Amino acid sequence: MTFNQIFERFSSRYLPASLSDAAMMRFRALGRALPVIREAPVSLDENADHLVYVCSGATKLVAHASAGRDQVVAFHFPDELIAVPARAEHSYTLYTVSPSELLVFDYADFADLARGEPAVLRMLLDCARKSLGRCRDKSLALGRKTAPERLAGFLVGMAVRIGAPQDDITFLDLPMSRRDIADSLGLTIETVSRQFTLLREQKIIETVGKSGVRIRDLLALEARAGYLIEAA
Amino acid sequence: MTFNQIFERFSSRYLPASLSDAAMMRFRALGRALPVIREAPVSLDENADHLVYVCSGATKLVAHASAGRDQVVAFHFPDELIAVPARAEHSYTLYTVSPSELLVFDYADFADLARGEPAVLRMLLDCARKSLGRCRDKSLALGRKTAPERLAGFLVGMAVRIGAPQDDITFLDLPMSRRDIADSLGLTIETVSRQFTLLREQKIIETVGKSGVRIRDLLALEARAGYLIEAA
DNA sequence: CGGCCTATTGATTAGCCTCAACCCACGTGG
DNA sequence: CCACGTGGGTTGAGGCTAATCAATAGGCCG
Repeated sequence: MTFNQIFERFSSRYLPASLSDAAMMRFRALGRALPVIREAPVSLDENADHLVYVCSGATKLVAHASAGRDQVVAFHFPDELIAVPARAEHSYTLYTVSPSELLVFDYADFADLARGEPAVLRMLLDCARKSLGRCRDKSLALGRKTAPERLAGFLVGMAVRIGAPQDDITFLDLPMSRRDIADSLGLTIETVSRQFTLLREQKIIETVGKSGVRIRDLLALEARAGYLIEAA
Repeated sequence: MTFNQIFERFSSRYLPASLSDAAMMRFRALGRALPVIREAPVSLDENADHLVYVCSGATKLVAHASAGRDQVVAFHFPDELIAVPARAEHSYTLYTVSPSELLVFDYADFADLARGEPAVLRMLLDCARKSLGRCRDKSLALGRKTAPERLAGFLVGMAVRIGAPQDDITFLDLPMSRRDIADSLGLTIETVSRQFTLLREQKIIETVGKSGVRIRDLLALEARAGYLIEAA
């Protein structure tokens, strides 16, 4: 895919139609296309914040702690926009999880340019707030939920984001490895694997190869996810 | 403190000086002062997002899971601005942790009004991004760090935010209870208490009554917090 | 001074991690 | 074409951290 095609997708999704051609050109000048890569860290300058548009593929944002411990802070799928922070007291790295086409901006430059375009600022704000909401939900899961609840919640979330409904079954093709899932849920790969087995034994899901999951009973998954039940 | 005084503080900190009087009045019209309350939930309409300015006191934003499990998503101290989300798949509640004076806005109304004021939008964006950064750090701690690391990281963070340096010692007056700390760190009160005891035994901190902490060795705390050490 | 709530300390348990073996799909080269 | 190697995933046994259950101590109020 050419840079122009990628930018076109990005702008039609995230830039207002009302934007002048001149302004559009200025945003375009800030973008840099990153080619398809297989499961690799995305090389970004660690001293600056970045804005990354996922055109195709999938990525994970990973936070690093001492002793080689990693925490996947978020996964991203096609047509999503991510803010990647510069190195701070914890350092963060963006990785592709499957072959991907990315569009990268320097965050500060982009935001400065958006100063003259309230609709773009508003879009950045909505984007940050959506990430914040997801991150808060993740904090709740990591701090207070059990392993079965975490995996159930993960699968429900993936079903919403990348699930393919077929009849009353939802099919998932998970692009990330068991290790990625474990690092996202704050568990080990063994625990994740055991939870998959339990869900399989209870006929709630079926697994197809390494990455396929057929969700047979989405309601059962939701019931397991530990969401607060509203008293009627 | 009167509404006018509270709004004045808020506007001098968060609204640009360049704002016209008319615009200022419109923002002011959206605000609602909430009086001093002792350790209580802040009553907000659960169906809308809110923007809350903490003028004095301290608050906690709590996410609720099933079975009465709570996770403190963030603490807030004077002069901070918070986005409180509406009820979603997890519900959130803002609580005061000590007597507080709050200024409350409807988020949608505020953001709509900010449409005409890029500087205000930019401020909201910076605010959301700061919260997101803190939340990501918290996810790392909850997912991958041990109990000693979590408490050390918590104390370092509090030292930065509300610590009073005295000579080479930092004094902390923690407004929140052990339960709040436990709910913030994804631990139990007993574990938090044991970790305080360990830090005391190792002469890294001293505790003064229930809420006072004297940090004698901030470097030792930082070393315990599990931050990624940069290879030179 | 007595009651009450929070914090601390102690003993035991449970859930997840660690370590280890095994399985399976896939790719490679003999 | 099949033996082999490799890397991810699954399964099993035992250990460890933090939770749970229970009791005591300490501030803070009347």
